[in-house]
Amino acid sequence: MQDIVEQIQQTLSKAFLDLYDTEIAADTLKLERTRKEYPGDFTFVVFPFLRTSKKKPEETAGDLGRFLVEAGAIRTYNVVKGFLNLEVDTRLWIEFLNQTGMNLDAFGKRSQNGEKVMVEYSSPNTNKPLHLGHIRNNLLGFAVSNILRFTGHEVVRTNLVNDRGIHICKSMLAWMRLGNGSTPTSEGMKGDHFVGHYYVLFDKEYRAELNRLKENGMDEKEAEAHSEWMEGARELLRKWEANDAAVRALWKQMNDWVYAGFDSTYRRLGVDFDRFYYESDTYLLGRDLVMEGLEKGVFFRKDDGSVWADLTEFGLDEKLLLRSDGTSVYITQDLGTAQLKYDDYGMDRSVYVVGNEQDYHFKVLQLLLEKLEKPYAGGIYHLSYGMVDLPHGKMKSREGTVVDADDLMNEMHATARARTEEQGKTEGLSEQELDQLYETIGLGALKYFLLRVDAGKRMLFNPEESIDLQGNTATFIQYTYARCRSILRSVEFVRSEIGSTDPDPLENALILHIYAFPHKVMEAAESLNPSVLCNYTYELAKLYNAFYNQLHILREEDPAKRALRLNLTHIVSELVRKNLNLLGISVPERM
RNA sequence: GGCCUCGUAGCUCAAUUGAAUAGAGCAUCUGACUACGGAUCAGAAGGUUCCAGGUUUGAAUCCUGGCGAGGUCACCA
Repeated sequence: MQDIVEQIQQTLSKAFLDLYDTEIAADTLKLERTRKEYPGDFTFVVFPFLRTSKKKPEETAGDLGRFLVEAGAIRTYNVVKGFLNLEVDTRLWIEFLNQTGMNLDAFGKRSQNGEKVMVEYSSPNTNKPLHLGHIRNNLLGFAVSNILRFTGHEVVRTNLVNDRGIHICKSMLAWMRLGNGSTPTSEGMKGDHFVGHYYVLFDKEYRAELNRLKENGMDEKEAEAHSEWMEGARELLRKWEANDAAVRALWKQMNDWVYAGFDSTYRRLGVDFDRFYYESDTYLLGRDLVMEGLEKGVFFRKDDGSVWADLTEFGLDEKLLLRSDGTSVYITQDLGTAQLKYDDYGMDRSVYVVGNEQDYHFKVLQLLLEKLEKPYAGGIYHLSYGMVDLPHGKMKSREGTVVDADDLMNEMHATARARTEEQGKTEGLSEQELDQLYETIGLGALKYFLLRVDAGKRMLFNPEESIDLQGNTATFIQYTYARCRSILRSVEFVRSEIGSTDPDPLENALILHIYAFPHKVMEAAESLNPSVLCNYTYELAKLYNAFYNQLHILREEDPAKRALRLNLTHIVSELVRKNLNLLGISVPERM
């Protein structure tokens, strides 16, 4: 069966040739969904083609509409100003549903296209637990990876763990001085929270020390320079770099505690990775690339020995690549890591899921790789997402406004529990099943809340109000799924062909929305934007609910209508499940 | 200050490859359960799309200027 829209486009193209003697490629003739206040399935806007037709909008639309009907591409049409509204023969829709239902798993899915994409996300520091911002990052990276796989890309999901540096040394020092040999086990704490606790203690001690020094007459800078706590941390970093056995052992111990904590958070969030990179392995990389750039003459050395790139031709500044003492800076190791990843996987594209505060950094990274004429430079893509703001601005650890990831998941679980108990519809579920259900609903709501907003935009989270379970939420969509399943279970649904019947307008709207799915999931993949899929799925659930409330399914006596409605129920439920799964959200059979 | 984002209903968000009367949800108000699941549905009310110009048959969308918010411009990562 030929695609319905393509068929119309090709006939339109022929119409332009026959009527106006003009060749226009079929796939450039855009068809939109007809607005609901007018009759029609698709709308062709003729305004851009008045120069070719040399006629008034209404006449042009009439010409084209007549041609389409005579060619048998549509059933009927109507013209409103320059808008040509087309109605498709309902037999085609029934045929579409029968074909879609026959192979639902493959609906919208693309076969392997040979493109390999790396998606790096999460990339945490190992000195403190994950917070709300990390959750947005993780969900985006995971969902984007799923969507890319579904649309035919080979995907490698990576996590570049920042496991070394001055921040980890701060936690280490505080633990050495104040820990008394305690461990996560002895304190009954999750490892990442345990280590984060010492990071906070360091900061407290450091600030207290600065205040003492300032009271003794030093200014801010002097005090910082004389801080014994900070010097202790720097000393640990030097020893770490010199491979001091004791320091390395403590460092490994603290990181392992953190990893155990991260692991359980990742597992609960449901995200996963194919490959971990660690900065302790990669932080020395990149210097070779800088040397290479010097030889090629695309970078330059200043009198003090430091190495720079001149990016003023791109409207940016000069960028430091190696310090005067020859050591690396952040961007240097990112250059090296980019090369390492490419050597390891040879991917066509490399997507970095990183907050928009690093827009400048990634612009520079790509320019530098282009200057070095690296073949992978063009494939570097910064998937920049907006910060999650609180009502009074950013999360600030010093002000204690950081929304902890684990706490938030617990709260969502509790909210889901309270709401479910209010509903009182869970007879016969075991304690374990109930717990699973609260997790499905609570985390679903959290994930959908974070994914439904366009990734590039900043968004607001109000900790005072718990995340909604009504309206445009995962709960609403999950409820629609559970309801569909309840119907299908009750008749022990087995798919059968739908016979000839005229869909009701509510059914028609639902069919058209189902039909749009392959296009929508491609849009989500191309724009690397899961919110497209959220909005699509919400709309799908809404259309189904409207249909459900108005029309009988099981009580319908006309066999063709009943088959149509049962098939719609089946297709919607599977599509909902598939989409939520792509977004990392699970669905309950009952709720 | 330079550069980059963003500004849509009281609130949170859609629509940004230019198209018909700018759409949802929350909150507010009014209706619908002798049941295929009311975590739902139907309806009401709510808009100078920050402001001023410009391009266009047509602008929330593109251009210019202003106002407001955020980010960034380290020999930090």
